[in-house]
Amino acid sequence: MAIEKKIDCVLLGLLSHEDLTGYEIKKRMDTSLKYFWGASYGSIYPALGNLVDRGLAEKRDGAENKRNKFVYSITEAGRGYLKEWLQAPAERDELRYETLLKLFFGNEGGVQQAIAHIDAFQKKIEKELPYLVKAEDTLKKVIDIDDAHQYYLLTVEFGIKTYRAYLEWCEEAKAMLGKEDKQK
Amino acid sequence: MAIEKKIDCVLLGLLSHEDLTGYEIKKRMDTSLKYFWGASYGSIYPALGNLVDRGLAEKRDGAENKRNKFVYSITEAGRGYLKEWLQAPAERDELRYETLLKLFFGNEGGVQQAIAHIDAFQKKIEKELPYLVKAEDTLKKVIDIDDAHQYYLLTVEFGIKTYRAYLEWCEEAKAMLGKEDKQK
DNA sequence: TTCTATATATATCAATTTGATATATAGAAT
DNA sequence: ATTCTATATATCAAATTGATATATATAGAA
Repeated sequence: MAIEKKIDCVLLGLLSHEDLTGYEIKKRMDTSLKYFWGASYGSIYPALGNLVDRGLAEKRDGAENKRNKFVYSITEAGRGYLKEWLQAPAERDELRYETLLKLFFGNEGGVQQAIAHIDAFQKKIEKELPYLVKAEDTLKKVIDIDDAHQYYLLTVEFGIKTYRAYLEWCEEAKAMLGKEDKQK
Repeated sequence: MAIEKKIDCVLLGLLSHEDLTGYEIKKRMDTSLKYFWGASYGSIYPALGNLVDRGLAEKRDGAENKRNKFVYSITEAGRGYLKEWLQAPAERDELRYETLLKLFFGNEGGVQQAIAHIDAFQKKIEKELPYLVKAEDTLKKVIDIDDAHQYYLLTVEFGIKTYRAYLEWCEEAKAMLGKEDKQK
C-alpha cells in the first residue's frame, strides 16, 4: 500500500459522500475544491476505471436516455483505503503563484509592470472572494443538516482568511513600490 | 512565441540576475523560491540544454578541477524572451494543500483526526515562519545594495502575511471543531 | 592517515498529470 | 428550425515530478 496516488484519494473522498459520474466529479473539482486542489479529465476517467479494477469503486449504468452515463460508488474496500490515507499525515502543501514568480523577477521589468501584476492579482481575488463569503453564509445555514458541512466550512474559512490577507498585502506592496518609484 | 514553458522563464529569470550552474539553480528553487514555485532536476537540466539550443542561454565549462561543472548565462535574446513573458499577465496562481483536502473529507475520519491534521499544519508553518522573518530582516538591511532586493522582499512579505493568516485560521478551526466535539 | 559523512554536480527515466481536443446527446432559448 | 449551453465520456502529446545513479570535493573524526 503506502504509495497512494492523490487522484485515487480525491475520487474516493468525493464518492464517500455521494455517488457521482466522472463529469460531476470534475464539476466539484472546479467549484468546491478548486481553491485548494485540482484534477483534469485526463486523470479522472482513467483513475475511475482503475478504482473499479481494484475493487475500490463500482461502476453502474446511469443512463436514462440515449446518452452515455456511468455512476460510480465507493465500496467497503474503497472506504477502508480512503480511511488509511486520511489518517496518514499530509505530504504536500504547496503554493504555485505565477504572480509571485513574476514579481520576484520584477527588477527586469520595472516598477510599473510589477504594480500592474499586483493590480491584476488583486482584482482576481476581489472577484473571487464574494463567492467564498456566499459559500460561508450558505454552509452556516445548513451546518446541522449534514456532519460533512462543518468540514467544508473549515476550508471556506481558510480561503476567506487567506484572501483577505492577500488583499492587505496587495495594498502594502503597491504602497512600497509606489514610494520607491517617486524617489527616482 | 506565446506558448512559453514556465521552466524556461524561471531559469531565464534566475540567470538574468547572475550566472549559475544547474545545481545552484536547484538550490535557489529550494530556498528563495520554494514558497511560491518549484522545479526538479528532471526539468532543470533538459530545459537548460534547450535554452542553449535556442540561443537564449550560453553554456561554458566552469570546472576548476576534475569535477563536472557547467555555468550558464543569459544571452540578449534570452533577456528579450524573459521580458516578453514578464509583461504578459500571470496565468496560474494556485494552491495545492493536501491538508485542506484531508480536512474537506474530514467527516470520514472524525474530529480528532481533523484536529491532528490542523495541528501538524500549524507546527509546519510555525517552524517555517522564522526563516521568512529572518529573510525579511536581512533584505531590509541590504535593500539599497541591489534594486532586485525590494522585489525579493515583496515575495517574503507575502509569505509572512499569509503564514500569519494560516496560524490565525488554525486556532479558529481547532476551536470550532473542539466545540463541536464536546457537544457530542 | 584514513575513514566517513556531507556537499557539489550532472544526468536520466518511469510514472503521473495537465491541457487540449474530439465526439455526441439533451435541453433551453430565440 | 436553429443555435447555444450543459451534460457526458474518452484519449493523447507534452510537461513535470520524484527517485535514483554516478562521481568528485571537502571537512572533521578516529
